[in-house]
Amino acid sequence: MTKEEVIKEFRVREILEAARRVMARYGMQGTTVDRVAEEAKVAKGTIYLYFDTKDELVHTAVIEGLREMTAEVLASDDPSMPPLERIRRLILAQFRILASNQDFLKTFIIGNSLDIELESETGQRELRVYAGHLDFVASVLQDAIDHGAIRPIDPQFAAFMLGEMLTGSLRRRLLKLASSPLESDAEAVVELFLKGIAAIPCD
Amino acid sequence: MTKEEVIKEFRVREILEAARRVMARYGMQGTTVDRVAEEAKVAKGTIYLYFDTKDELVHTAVIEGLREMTAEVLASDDPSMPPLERIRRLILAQFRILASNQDFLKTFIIGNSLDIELESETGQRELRVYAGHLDFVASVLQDAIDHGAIRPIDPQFAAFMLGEMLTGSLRRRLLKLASSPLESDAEAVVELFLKGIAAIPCD
DNA sequence: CAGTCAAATGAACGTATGGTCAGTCTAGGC
DNA sequence: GCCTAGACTGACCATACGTTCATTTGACTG
Repeated sequence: MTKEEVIKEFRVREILEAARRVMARYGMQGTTVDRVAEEAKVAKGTIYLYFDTKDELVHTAVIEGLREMTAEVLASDDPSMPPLERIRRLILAQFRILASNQDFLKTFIIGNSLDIELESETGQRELRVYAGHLDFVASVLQDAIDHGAIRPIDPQFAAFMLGEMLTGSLRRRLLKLASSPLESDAEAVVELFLKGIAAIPCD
Repeated sequence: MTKEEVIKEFRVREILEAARRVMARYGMQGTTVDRVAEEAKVAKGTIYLYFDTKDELVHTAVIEGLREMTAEVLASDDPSMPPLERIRRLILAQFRILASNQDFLKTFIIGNSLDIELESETGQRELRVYAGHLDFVASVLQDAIDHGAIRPIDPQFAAFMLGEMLTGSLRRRLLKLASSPLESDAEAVVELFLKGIAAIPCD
């Protein structure tokens, strides 16, 4: 890699990190190119040397953040675990990682981002990253189904619902509708996802 | 009610309905006062005779929409049903009502709205309407717990999660990640919420 | 029919913000 | 020590959008 490429990559990373910090602080609406430039300690024009439009900048920042998080979930997986325990750990890991990125994801979780315009190229890219993550979770669920550890449910559907429950429980905190400690929320999601609200315990 | 008040109420309703149509078509971001005025077939200035700011207009439109929907859910409830069947119908009703307001809620469901600024007065009002709805759902769940029909779970938590699952399954459709018919989605949510993914059927 | 007045209008204004570009700075080659 | 390429800057531009207000409209009154 040439020196120019190193510098370029450094700048890009620097700007993207600044963008994520601004998004965390001001939300999607309040994220302006001026603010990102100030946060990154570069001139506004500099940003346009590395990104064509604000849209590209913002979506790239989101995508990178998503990618890091999904990679972290993937890394925490241990396929040698018993299926149910594997699922439990998967849920807890997702919860932990989402919670620790709460600042950045606030805008995302509370609802303001993901204004995915399905038509736009950048929107499609965002969606594809998330879909990839869902595929992984679904594959873990499918594995559990194959082992008879859980009932035969559509794994893609269940994976998506699990994601909604996870972001939902964080959203609930952000809306100040919950005050329970984080850990108990995570366990509650595990419980609900695994056993539902049915009366008869299914252990 | 005086004639002036009738006219005023008519105008307000007209403008709010136009606002909801615009929100459905262009999303929260793309909803401008100009567009609402055009849709309502009034001049831009007229809108400011009935609403102080754009923010008030938009949030009022959302709140009214929410209120209508929650009222509809409430009306469909039949407390004399057996608890489990009551919950099942509650879920199906919510799903049906959400789905039929999909256009208006698209922006909401897909994530772009609810940029609830917890500090703002209007944001608080929006949240309170939703919280009221959650209270109702939670009370139905509490009733089921009292009858021993479901296990003793935090009803507020479960109610919120159920809401997330419902909007989530619609979001999944909007993101084109699902192609199954609407009804089967609704039943799948009922299944998952009631029984989780556990292997042993808990009927 | 003239007068009155509130409702409605839409041109105009201020501001915020995405995007541009002529000019400055600096590292590296000669 | 000068020169050049290109990274960087930030003042500037264009536009979109929320908000205002002087003017017009039209329904009602006497």
